Amino acid sequence: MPAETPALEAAASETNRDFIRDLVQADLESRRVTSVVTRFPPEPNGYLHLGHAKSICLNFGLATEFGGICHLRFDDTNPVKEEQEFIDAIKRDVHWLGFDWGEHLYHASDYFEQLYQWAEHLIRAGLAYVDDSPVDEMRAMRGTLTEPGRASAYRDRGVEENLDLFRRMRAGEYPNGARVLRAKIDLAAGNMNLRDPVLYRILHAAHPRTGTAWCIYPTYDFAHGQSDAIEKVTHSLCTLEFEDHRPLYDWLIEHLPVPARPRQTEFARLNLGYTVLSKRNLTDFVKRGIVTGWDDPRMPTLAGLRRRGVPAEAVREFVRRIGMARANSIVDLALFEHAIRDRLNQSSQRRMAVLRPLKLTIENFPEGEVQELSAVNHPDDPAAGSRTVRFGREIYVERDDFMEVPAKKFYRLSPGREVRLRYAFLVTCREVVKDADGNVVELRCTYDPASRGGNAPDGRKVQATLHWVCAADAIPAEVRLYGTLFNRPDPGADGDIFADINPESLEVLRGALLEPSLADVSSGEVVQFERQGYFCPDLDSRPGAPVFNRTIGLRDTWAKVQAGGG
RNA sequence: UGGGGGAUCGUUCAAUGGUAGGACAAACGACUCUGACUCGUUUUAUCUAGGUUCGAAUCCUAGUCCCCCAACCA
Repeated sequence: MPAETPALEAAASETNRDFIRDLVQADLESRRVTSVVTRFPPEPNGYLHLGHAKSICLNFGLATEFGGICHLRFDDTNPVKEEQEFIDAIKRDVHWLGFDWGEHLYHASDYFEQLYQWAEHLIRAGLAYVDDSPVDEMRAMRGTLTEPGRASAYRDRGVEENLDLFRRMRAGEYPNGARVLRAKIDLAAGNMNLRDPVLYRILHAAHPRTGTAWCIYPTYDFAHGQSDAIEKVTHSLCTLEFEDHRPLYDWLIEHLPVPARPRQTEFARLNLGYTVLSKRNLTDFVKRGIVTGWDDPRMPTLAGLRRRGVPAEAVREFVRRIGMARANSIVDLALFEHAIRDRLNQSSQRRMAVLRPLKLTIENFPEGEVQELSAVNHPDDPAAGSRTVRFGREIYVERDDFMEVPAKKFYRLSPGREVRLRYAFLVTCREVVKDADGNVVELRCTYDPASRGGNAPDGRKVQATLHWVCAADAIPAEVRLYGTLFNRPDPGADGDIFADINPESLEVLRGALLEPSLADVSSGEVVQFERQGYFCPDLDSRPGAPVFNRTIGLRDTWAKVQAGGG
C-alpha cells in the first residue's frame, strides 16, 4: 500500500462516489494537488434554490470529505442586479443547509484592483484592446454559429492608446456602453467565447460593497477564474453551460501572472419535475406577485422550503441520492418528496388535527363528561413519551372519513359501521343528520364504553382507525395546503412558463380544528397530523390564531385507489 | 449547416473488457390502533448498425436523437 495523504484518508466511504470525487481522488494521488480547496460562488441577484443546494453540498461536501476547505465567494461583478438583501439571504441559507465557510468569506469585488492590474497586463502584452463599437455593431461583427466574426476598426490600436483609454474608462470619462475592454483571441473561433470576449464594461452604478469606487466592472469570464486563482482554488466546479467557457478560463489563467492554476470541471445542473430552478424565472414570479415572496412555501428556494417545514437534512439526503453526472436530466419530484417524508417520519411527533371537520355526537356518552386518554407522541420512539387528550360527547372527525354510501374498498365510517377513534373508543354510526340542502352536517353515533383505549374486550376488529378532536377543547386554525407551482412536469417546455402555472397550488382551510397541544408547537418544528401529513406553524401565525403549513402529505394509498376508479 | 457535451429500467445514478446493480416510482402480498411506517415478492434498461475480442454498456467505425453557445448576465 502506498502511503496515503491525510486528504485521501479523510475521504469517507459513506458518501456516494461520482466522477468528480474520482477526479479529486486522482489529483490527490498524482500529487497534482496536495489539498483540496473548493468554492461556492453565488451571484447575489436572488435567493438560493434547490439547484444551488446541489452545488453547495458538492463543494462543501467535497472539502469535508477530503479534509480541505470550501470558500463562500460572492460573484458580485454586476452591481445593476445585485443587492445586499440577497447577500444576507444567501449566507443565511447556506448556514441553514448545514455548511460553514468559517473565515473563508470572499467577494470577487475584493479583487477589483488586482483584476484591473491584470487587465492592464493583458493590454501591455498586446492581448487586450479597447473597443468603441456600439453594442449592436459588436454583435453583428461577432458573426454567427457558422460564420466567423470580423475585426472591429479598433482591434489594432496601439498599447499606449489602449492603456490610456482603459484608464480613462476607469476614471469615469465615458458613459455606459461607450467602450469595452476585449481580449484579443480569435474572431474565427468555432467557440463564440473566444471571439474577443468582453473583459470590462462601463457601468455607472453603485455596488453593494464598493459603492461608487468603480464605474467599470469585470465580466464573469474575467473575474471568475482569476478569483479562483487568487484564492488558490484547486477544483472550480460549475454547471454544464459553462463548458464552452473553459477554454477562455484556461486562456486567461495561462496569459496572466496568477498565483495558482485552478481547473474547472462541469457537472449537470439539477432539474426537478413540476418545478422551475431558474433564478430568472423565480425572480419573475416574485416580481409579478405569482408568489408572496422568495420564501413563499411553494417556492423551490431554500428560504421557501425552510418556511414550508422541509428539514435541511432532507435536502442534503436528496442531493446525495440524485448523484452527480454530466448528463442532463429531470429528477422525479417523488424522490425529493420521499427524502422529506423519510426524514420527517423519524423526527416528527404525532398529533391529531381535523382539517375539514364533521361533527360527531356520541348519544350514549354522558352529557358534560370528559375522559382523559393517553396518546403516544411517536410510535417508533418511546422516548418521545405520551400526552393526554380529552374526549367528550361531541367530537369532530374528518369529512373524508365518512361516506353515506361507501365506495368499494372504503372501510372508514358509514351508516351502521363501527370504527375506532384513535387512542379512544370504538364508535358505530347510527344516524346521519342533514341540512335543508341535503348536506351531511352531523353523525349520531354510539360508543362501546368497554373499548376505552381503542380495543374491545371481546377482541373484535374494525377496519379503520380515525383521528378526531374534542369539540370542548379543540382550537381553530388556518391550514395551508400546497401543491406544485406548475401543472406539468416540464414547465415552460412549450415556451411560455406562465401558461403552465398551477392555479390550485395553494388551498387555504380556515375551519380546521387542532388538538390543544398544538398551540405549543414552536416555529421551525414539524409535527405529523396523524393520517394526513406533516405540518409546521407558519410565520403568519398570531397568538390565538395559528396558521399551519402542510410540508407534505403522507402517502395516500386510498386516494390512489379512488383515482384508479375504485 | 461551426464549436462543445450527452445517450443504461418509467425516473435517476452505478458497473471503467469479465454475472447489467441500487434508489425512487409502479404492481402484488404481509403487518398495522396512522389505508402511514416497516417487511417481502415482482415487472421493466445498455440509442441504431457494423467491427475488434474467448468475452463489449465499456474499445473502434458510421449513423440517429437530445442539450449548451451568437449578453457590455452569471
